[in-house]
Amino acid sequence: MGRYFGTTPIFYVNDAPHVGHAYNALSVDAVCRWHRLLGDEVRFLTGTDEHGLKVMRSAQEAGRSPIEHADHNSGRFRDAWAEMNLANDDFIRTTEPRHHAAVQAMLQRAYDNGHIYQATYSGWYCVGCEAYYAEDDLIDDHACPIHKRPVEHMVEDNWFFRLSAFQKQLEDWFAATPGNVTPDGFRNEALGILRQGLEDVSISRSSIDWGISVPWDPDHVFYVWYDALINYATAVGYGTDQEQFDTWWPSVHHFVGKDILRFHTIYWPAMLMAADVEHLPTVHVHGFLLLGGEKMSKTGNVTKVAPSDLIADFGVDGFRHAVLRDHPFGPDSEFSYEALLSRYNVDLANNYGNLVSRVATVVAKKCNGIGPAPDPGSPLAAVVATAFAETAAAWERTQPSVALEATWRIIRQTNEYLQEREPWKMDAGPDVDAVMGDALEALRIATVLAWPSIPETAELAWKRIGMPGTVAEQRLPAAAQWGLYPGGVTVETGDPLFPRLKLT
RNA sequence: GGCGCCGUAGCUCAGUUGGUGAGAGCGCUCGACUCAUAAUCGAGAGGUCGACAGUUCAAAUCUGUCCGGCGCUACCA
Repeated sequence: MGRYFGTTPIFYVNDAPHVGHAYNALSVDAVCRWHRLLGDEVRFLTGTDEHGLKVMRSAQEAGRSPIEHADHNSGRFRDAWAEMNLANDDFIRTTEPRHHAAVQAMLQRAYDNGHIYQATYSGWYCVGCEAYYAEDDLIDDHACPIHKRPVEHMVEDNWFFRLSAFQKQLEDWFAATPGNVTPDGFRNEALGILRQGLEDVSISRSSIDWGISVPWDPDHVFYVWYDALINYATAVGYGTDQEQFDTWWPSVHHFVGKDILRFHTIYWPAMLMAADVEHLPTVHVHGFLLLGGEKMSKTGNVTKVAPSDLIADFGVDGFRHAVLRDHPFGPDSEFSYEALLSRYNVDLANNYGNLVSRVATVVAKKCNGIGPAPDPGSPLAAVVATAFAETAAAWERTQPSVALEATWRIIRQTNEYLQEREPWKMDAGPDVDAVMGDALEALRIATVLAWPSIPETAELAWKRIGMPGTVAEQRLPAAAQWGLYPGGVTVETGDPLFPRLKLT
């Protein structure tokens, strides 16, 4: 029994929820659900990032105040995640008072420790963009690449975080903690960044006021990135509830896309060090979903694909399972409507759903609709034991696709087993009972293991096979023990759990 | 330029610390079955593991070079 605190990044409110976000959030949800099955105390956090110039500007365009705009757009994420059946325990918004308090507390601490200093920032500033550009990014003769207008050389006082001072400590952390960043490929990238040497970073802006003010210098607000990272700490009580923070922080796991690896594996740990926070996070990095396939390539970009459109076609669980099963956590992978459809039909309609149907029918015909108890010596028992071990190991390594593959082997093997025994040809009696009891037991266990990806349908199947209670309240590894299917319970037939779908 | 990732069957991908004749799913071909959502089961075809060289008794798995695809290099998962 342990504790697991899983986080998504907070999503920038200007974005509309898309499959890229969904993939990230679903991965956290599934891993957290796995930990819930293990009986761990779990906290799953997600939320929205709402400060910064871009939000301010798009609020203006929409004719709203920044907070009205943030309220509205944050709601889109909240709704999308509810529709995806994410079981998040909290939804944080960076505009909340608790977050302001935490940010100010953490950075004040870093300031008091001497890790933040004032310096002059100078650079090429585009008035149109209200942003600085590096010399290399400019076009023609010092012109903004977007507005094609000359930029101005500006000088501004800024607060800087002494990131460079943490080079050694970060190196030590990596050396002492082999699993701090996974998978290894991304850990190497983080090490590469470290090897190149760290420079101090500017963490405040005086040009805008839509942000969290610097406690010792109210004319400045913290730059959006540095306020954003702190959300993870805010949510478990940093600055407001030390006991809660101490309880959860040691078991924090961040799930992030590879584009923000630098912030989560270098900057953020350094900020924590600067504020004397003892425990550092574990970071799980994944790649991008690349848009492939006929139907969706028209939309051009994965950021244009809304989860709700796919849920409309495949159902929540269909979407959840296909996304989790098809995309190895780590590398970039192809995302296509065709692949989604294929995964849905194969795993859910043909294998899982159809197995539930055929078992229920045979039980109805040969066992009077009463599910018999399994055979303790069934050959399926060993199959299940192996599959469970592999499933558990894969979830532990944060590899949902591998875990689900292992779980589905139980389903495939049960189909094979039925085919081999042909209970539908037998006369009613002990022989049929033994076979069907085994099938029901395999189904029972597979249903528990599949719950992280198909939570809603798993509950339906659970009831179909006559199990009391819910899947959600099952506890592993006990629930994966062969032989717990009670027997003597009513098995119901019904409409297909996952109707087979055709390309439209 | 610097750092890093990737290139394994038609497709999408697995392949721990190098070691029985290289795998899965999908797709395809043939066959079986007909309880089930035209679902299921079996058999089969299909790969010089990007190229070249090297280390080794032994490499998809280590080293080097090259070719090809890509990411990061201060703010979109």
